[in-house]
Amino acid sequence: MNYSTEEILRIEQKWQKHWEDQKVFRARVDPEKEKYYCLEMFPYPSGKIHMGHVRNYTIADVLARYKLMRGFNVIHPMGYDAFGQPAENAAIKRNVDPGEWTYGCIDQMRTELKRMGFSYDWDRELATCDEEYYKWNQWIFLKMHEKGLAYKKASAVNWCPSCETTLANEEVINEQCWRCKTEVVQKDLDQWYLKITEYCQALLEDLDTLSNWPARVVTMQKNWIGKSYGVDMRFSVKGFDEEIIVFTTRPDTIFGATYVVLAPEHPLVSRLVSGTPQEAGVKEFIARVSNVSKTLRVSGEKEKQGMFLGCHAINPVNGEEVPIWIADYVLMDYGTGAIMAVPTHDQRDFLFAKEHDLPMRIVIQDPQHPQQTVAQMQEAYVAQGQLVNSGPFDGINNQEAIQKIGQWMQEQGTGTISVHWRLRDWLISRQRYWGTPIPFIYCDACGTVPVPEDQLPVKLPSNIKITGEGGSPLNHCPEFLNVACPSCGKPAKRETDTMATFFDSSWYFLRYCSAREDARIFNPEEVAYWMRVDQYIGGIEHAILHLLYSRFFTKFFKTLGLLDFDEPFDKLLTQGMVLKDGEVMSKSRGNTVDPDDVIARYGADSLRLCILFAAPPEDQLEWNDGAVDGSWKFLNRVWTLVHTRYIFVEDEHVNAEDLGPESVAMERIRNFTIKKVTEDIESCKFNTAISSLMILLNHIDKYGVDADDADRQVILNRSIRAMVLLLAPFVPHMCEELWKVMEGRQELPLERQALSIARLTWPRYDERALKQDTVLVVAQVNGKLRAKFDMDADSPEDKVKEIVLQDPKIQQYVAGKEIRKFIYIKNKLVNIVV
RNA sequence: GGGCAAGUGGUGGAAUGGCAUACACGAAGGACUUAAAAUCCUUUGGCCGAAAGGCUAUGUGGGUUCGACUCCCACCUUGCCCACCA
Repeated sequence: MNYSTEEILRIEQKWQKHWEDQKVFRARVDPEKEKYYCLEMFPYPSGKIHMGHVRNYTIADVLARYKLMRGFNVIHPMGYDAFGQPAENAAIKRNVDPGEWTYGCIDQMRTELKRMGFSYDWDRELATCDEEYYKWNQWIFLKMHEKGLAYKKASAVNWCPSCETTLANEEVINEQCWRCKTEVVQKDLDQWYLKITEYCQALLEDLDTLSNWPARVVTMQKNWIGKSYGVDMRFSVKGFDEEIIVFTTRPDTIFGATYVVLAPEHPLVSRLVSGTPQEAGVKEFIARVSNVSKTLRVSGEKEKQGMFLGCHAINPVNGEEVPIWIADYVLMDYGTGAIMAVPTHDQRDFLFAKEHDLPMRIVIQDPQHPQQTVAQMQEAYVAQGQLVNSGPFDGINNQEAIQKIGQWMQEQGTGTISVHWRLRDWLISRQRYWGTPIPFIYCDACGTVPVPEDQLPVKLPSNIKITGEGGSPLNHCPEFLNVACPSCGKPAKRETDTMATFFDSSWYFLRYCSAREDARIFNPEEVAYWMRVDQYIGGIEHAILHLLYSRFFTKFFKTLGLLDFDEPFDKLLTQGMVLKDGEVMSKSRGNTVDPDDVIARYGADSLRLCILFAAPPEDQLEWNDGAVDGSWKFLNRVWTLVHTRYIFVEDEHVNAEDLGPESVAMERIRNFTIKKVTEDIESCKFNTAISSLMILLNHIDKYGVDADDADRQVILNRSIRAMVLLLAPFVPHMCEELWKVMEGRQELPLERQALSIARLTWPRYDERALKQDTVLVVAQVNGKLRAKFDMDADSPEDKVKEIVLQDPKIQQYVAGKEIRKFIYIKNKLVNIVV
């Protein structure tokens, strides 16, 4: 009796077909039932699934199938994040149409997903490159424009010279393009932005409601949004009718501000140096700085560069004249683009002041070295202390001074208490073909005109020549480019920018709820029923961008009145990476293992089991080829068990206690396993759930049953049935087959047989059966384990003390010594301190 | 530089204040076999010992506790994320 490869593959295909034909996993709104929305991050359709997908989707599938057996109305959809650069790259390389290439990949991908036996409702499948999908991207964009959330702005943007496109800050990693690793440069362009900053406060505040998210994801988002409280201070410029507003979170140090620094791009700079001897040098400096990409400019390793502008500002609190500089370490797009420099209490200012020989003054005293002088300072003093040299504020604690000076300046009219955010508006324009066209038209007469809703979608033209050169291919496509102005009818030009693909993935979970709806973005009743997502599962790499954008869209839809909740995802699980030989498995490293090869040899069930058993879901997983073999061995044992030892017997009303201690123990282990597996799945500890099923199997194997012992066979059958049901979410194909085998042994008529094991009820356990009559109590002397005792459960302390102290082994250690303490933890442990 | 996570046998891992090393993988030995595969059985942290048993071990060093892999402090290493944010 062997669960052979041929048999595995035949059985897996058979059940996959059955699930599909019978639509076992089709989800329909049912107000009578509690719903469960299980969602995994949809894949980019590269064609082949990799081990990361297998892990992600297997975790989700266990939860979806488990919840189904628990009686929930489960929605478990799948789709494809199908726009993006790889399709264009493929087009360039192989001279194919990106659309054809993508849909080809999707077909392949779907086959691979089906081969894994995932419980998707395929009727809800979608691809973001479907017209029916991206039409609604355009619709959302128009709504955002209506509400003032989509706007165009000329700005210096990160530009990848190789891809010839702009990149969001988030797509620039270590000064390089996140995809092609080319060095990013700065370029001035007219670009579309989404005003995500409008939702800063809500995006920050509502993080506190996400108690079922990993704390670190919440922290990362908090830091990314980056709220800081401070004061906008007004420095007037000597000899000019100008003011410099600086933002600081440290108003307590204002009396130590010995110079002011503007960002090189600050609009005031050119006015201040115009016609002065400094002008030429400053212009040259700015040109030099602006050529350097932003990320390189702010990378801490580089020496801070700057220039004196030749003029002075007035410190508003003491009237002191301080020099005005420009420097590359001050950024135009944070705060006000200008800072007051307090070199004694800010490390960046300290280094810059040392380098350029600028004045310093201590205004916060270190309580440890109260007499320290500027000359003695090796670095800025950034810790707490008492204010000195600070006029009326001398002597007070600097924490207190932050409040007081802010208040005081506000009263004096020299400053305003303010809040600044780190989060920037979201640059959405891409100079690419394979994305959602931004639905706008440029007319010489009417300006920038939105495409009317009834003309959506603005379709992507097909049969486009993609060369990878000369910017967006849409610029070279007259049929697309030339259009009549919707407003005046005169010849006009279409916007050729497409949307960043993060737009597409910011709302797909809503579309799944009514994926075939064509008159509306979604059906509000269905969304009201299915949303929010109960469990979202995906990689940690999306902790900031995708999750933040999805939260933003949800809040925007609520503003539109389309939704009545604030947050899209209740629980979030971020699964760990799959490693091979200690490194992340990736194509570029060439250390991938193809899931297909594993399936061809062992089947999907073994692969699923193996990847769940190898590590807890959040941890990194070190791939080990041998481990699949171990999973298969276990399945093979279960297979053999059912075939050789499941003999149906009628009477189930058998009491284990009448059959002796072995049967009682068998029943206890069965009940305990049900409890343990249930709790472990609920808390996503699949590895220990599986190990307890292995323990159950080991016990079943040892529980002997004679050929004619029908009563013990009843006990055995209970365990075998529990085993198959508990295992079903993990290894669905084999369990379906085994259930059929068991129904066959019972000779159940066809109409009473289960449609699918996934539609059966999850086993229940009996708390009473978990009780043990005797328990193992271990005895320690001075914390060291010395003896073990079998005791009646819940024995009183006196009795335990008597037994333990009489034991010769214990006597060996306590005889003749004073017993100072006797600690008894019921049913567990005794510790004698001598 | 900052933040977060992790560090336990040959390997993946288990135990979240109470028997450290569950469950597997691997390895060794045995049974079955002409033989091999598969399967089954036994052993398997280290050291000492013939055995009984003892000692020792959860990155390092301290601390709290009757008792610490678990809690606290400091440090080391690795990984991930952020990084001139005023």
